[in-house]
Formats: sequence, structure tokens, C-alpha cells
Amino acid sequence: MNDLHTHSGESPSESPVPKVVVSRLSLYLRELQRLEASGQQTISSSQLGSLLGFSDAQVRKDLGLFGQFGYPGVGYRCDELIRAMRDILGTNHPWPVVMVGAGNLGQALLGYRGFGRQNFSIHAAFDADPAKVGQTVQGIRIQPLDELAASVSSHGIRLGMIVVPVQHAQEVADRLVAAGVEGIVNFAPITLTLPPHVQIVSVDLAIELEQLSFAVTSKLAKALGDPLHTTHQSKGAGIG
Amino acid sequence: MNDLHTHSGESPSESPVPKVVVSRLSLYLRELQRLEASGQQTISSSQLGSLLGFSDAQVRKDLGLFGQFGYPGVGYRCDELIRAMRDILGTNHPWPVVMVGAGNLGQALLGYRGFGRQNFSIHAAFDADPAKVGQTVQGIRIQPLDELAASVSSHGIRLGMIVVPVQHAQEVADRLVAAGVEGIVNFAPITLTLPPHVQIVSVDLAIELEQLSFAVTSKLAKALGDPLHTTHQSKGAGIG
DNA sequence: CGGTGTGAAAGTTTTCACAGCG
DNA sequence: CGCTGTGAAAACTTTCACACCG
Repeated sequence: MNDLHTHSGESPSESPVPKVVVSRLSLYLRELQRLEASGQQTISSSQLGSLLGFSDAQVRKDLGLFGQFGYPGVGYRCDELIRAMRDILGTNHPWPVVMVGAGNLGQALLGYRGFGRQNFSIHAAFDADPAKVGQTVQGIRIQPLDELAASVSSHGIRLGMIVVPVQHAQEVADRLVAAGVEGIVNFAPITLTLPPHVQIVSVDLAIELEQLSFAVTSKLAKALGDPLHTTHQSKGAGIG
Repeated sequence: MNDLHTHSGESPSESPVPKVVVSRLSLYLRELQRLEASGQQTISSSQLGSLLGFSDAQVRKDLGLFGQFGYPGVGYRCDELIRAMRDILGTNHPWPVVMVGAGNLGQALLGYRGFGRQNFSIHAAFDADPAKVGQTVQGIRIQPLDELAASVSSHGIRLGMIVVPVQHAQEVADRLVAAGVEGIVNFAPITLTLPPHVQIVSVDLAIELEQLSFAVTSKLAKALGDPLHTTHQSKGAGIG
């Protein structure tokens, strides 16, 4: 590393970075920011890994996909690595986000301090309900849905959040895409159908809990030899 | 399939089910419930897969880990498959959940209809702030944190949600575990350190958005040949 | 025919292990 | 020495392709 013939213009054919790597990158960054705030200057791949439950090799391999950031015998400098990670993730510049849906959850998210940590901010909020439109929540005025497209395009907004009831989610998603949004966080419990150039991340609270009920159930089930959780029971009666 | 010498007592050594399979199972179930509600009786693996963006083979392989649920030439019966999935995920019986943290987000989650869909319900809510304790939100009285352990153990509660500010999250997690909780959904932006028998699922809104900013940025970057997003640029100056 | 269940092949991600560096 | 960066091996996951079934 530290080779000074900085070969920036590298070969153009790249295997796309796996999603799971990107999610670990975010965890590395979150942890690095905590470490830096606590005054730590450098960190090794094994320290960083063990803080997060990953192996040292995994940390190095993940970082190695994007460049060479470490110093042999030393580790990584927190400040440098933070900056590099933010460059990679795209959060060294602000990301205004639009939110659609100003119900319970939407209003709570409007007040959530913690987007800001990574340069995200809710730029505008929209709702279809005339009773909500015009209210100001957490300093953000709720606007009517008709203003969505103009707001997105005039401010070059690229990301949106869907916090509407499930029966409206697909339509809202379509409107966001039509307005030019390129990425959506969807809190409604439905699989959205969208063009492939639009990125989606979904958060379904019932599904998160289901992951736990499975894990907690199968832990016990295996100990007891429950066939459903130790594979291969056969089905019950026939179809008719 | 449909072999009637129902070999329930199968071999005890099992490869654990991958997490990614469990998350797809939840998506299958969510979609099946929608289909059943719309009156559909049966569905094939390729239909179900294409509704969710998976291949038919993937659907069959995932289900095949747990048993034989389909009918050749027909597909799967929605009602049967729903029941089987709920058995597998453990959601054929109710799951009372405790919530710690009754701020903006916590209160919004108290009002969230949609846990119920999969048999989860928030049984009790706790907060350290004396100003919040005693309030009733969405029909649930906010209790002081001291009552957490007694509530968990006396009702046999196995799952908890952490919705407190980040600086209190680890301590709250420790208290939940000490009280006997076996699985936690954590909304605070921190990696919790807990004994291995406790399951954790994390939701960090800033990280969800980062996944999008990466995807949206790198899509453009690749088109332009940005070296950070087309791998292998070298670092800047030396360490000193 | 239409569709499942499933071994075998292909592809992907993680771990190993070690050369090389400051 | 301690630690990175990285090929090679191992482990794991997905896709293929086809026997079999109603």
C-alpha cells in the first residue's frame, strides 16, 4: 500500500458490491464514529470486527473491495477511515429526503434525531388527509400530496420514505418514482413493484418480530426434537 | 410427496436454517395472507416467487427445508401453506412483547396496528422518565422501569423492543436479558453486546438510508467511472 | 400438462494462511 | 513484532435440470 503511482483510472469491469457488504460498511462507520468520539486514533481489523461480531479477515476483505486504507503493524486511522467510508456510502454530502405519510409513525420519524448523524434530513412531508395538511410537526409543515412532484424535482431530491397505510403504499411509491425519486425506504408491509433502477429498502416491524419468534421457537424446538424445526416431517392429508 | 409412512422422528442433526431463508419465509407468509384475503386458493412457486422477486426454485428450496407442502401440477394451497409457515415461524400463538422507551418513536409504535397481524401485541411499556410514567398511550399505561423484571417474568414474556436513546440502550438490553427476555428488536443505533442465547434484530433508520445513498451514488458513479465506486484507488498520503 | 421435490452444478461469500511492510 | 492485503480453500447459497406425480 501507499504506492504513489496513484492508479485512479482503474479497469472498468467490476463485480457489483454485495448488499451484505454495504450493510457491514454502515456498521463499521457507525462504530468508527463512536470510537473517534471517544478519542481513539487508530483501530485494527480485529478490534473493529470483534466490536461488531465479525472476523478480522471479513473487515479487511470488505474494505479491500474499495481500496487500501490501512497501515501494516498499525491498523486504520479512525479519521481517515471514517472519511473514506462516508465517501463510499455517499454520506459526505447532505441528502434531503421526502416523507409521505404523517400518521403516528411518520410524525415520530419527523422528530427522530439520528438521521442527521449521517447527513440525512427530512426536507418535506406530505399527506393525503386534508385534516393533517397545514399542520406543522417538528417544525415541518405537512403539505398536500399534489405538491410532492414539484417539491422533489425543484430540490433535486433523490430519496423518499413511505409511511402510509399499506393500501396506499404502492400508489405513493409510483408517485415518488414518477417525481424522480431514486431510492425509497418503505415502512408499509407490502412488497412494492417498481422499475429496477429504483432502490428499495423495507422495514416491516411484524417481520422483524417474526425473525425473533422463529429463532426463539426453534432454539427450544430443536432441544425437544420438534419435527417442524428439525426438518422433514411429511404433510398431512391429501388435497381433496 | 404425500408419503403416508409419516416419518416424523427424523434424524436429529440439522444444519441450522440460514437467516436469509427465514426472512424470505416471512415475505412468503405476508404475500400468502394477502393472496388468501383476495380469494386465491392455490399458488405455484413461480407465481409466489415472481410476486416477490425470487425464482421458483428458490421458493421450493426454502419450503423444502421444512417439509413437503405442495401438490405436483397444482401448487400450494394458500390456507395450508399459511398455517405451515406460521407453525414454522412460531406465530400460530400470541406473542406478548414488552417495550422500553416511550418517546416519540415508542409511542408511535404503541399505536401501530400491524403487529397484531402476526399475533404480536405490546403487553406493557416502560420508561425511565417520571414525567412519562403513569401516562396512558394508546390504551397502554407507561410503567416505571423497576417494574420491568416482574412484568416479564410473571407473564412469561420472551420478546422485547428497545426504543430508548442510544446512551441507555445497552443498559436496557442488559435489564431485559436479566429479566428473562430471549429476543430483542433494537431501534437504537448501537451494536448491543449480549449473551449468544439472546436473539437480536436491529433497525437503524440512518443505516437504511445509507444503503440507499450507496446504491444511488454508485449507480451514477459507475457510469462516470468514479474510482471509489469502481474499486481500487490507492490511498492518499502516508500516516505521519 | 403443469408443477413439485431434489440431487448436482454453478456461483457467491467467508475463512484461512501467509507474504510483505513499517 | 503486529497488522494489512490478498490469493487460495472452504463453506454456503442459488440455480439448473429432471424424475416423478396427479
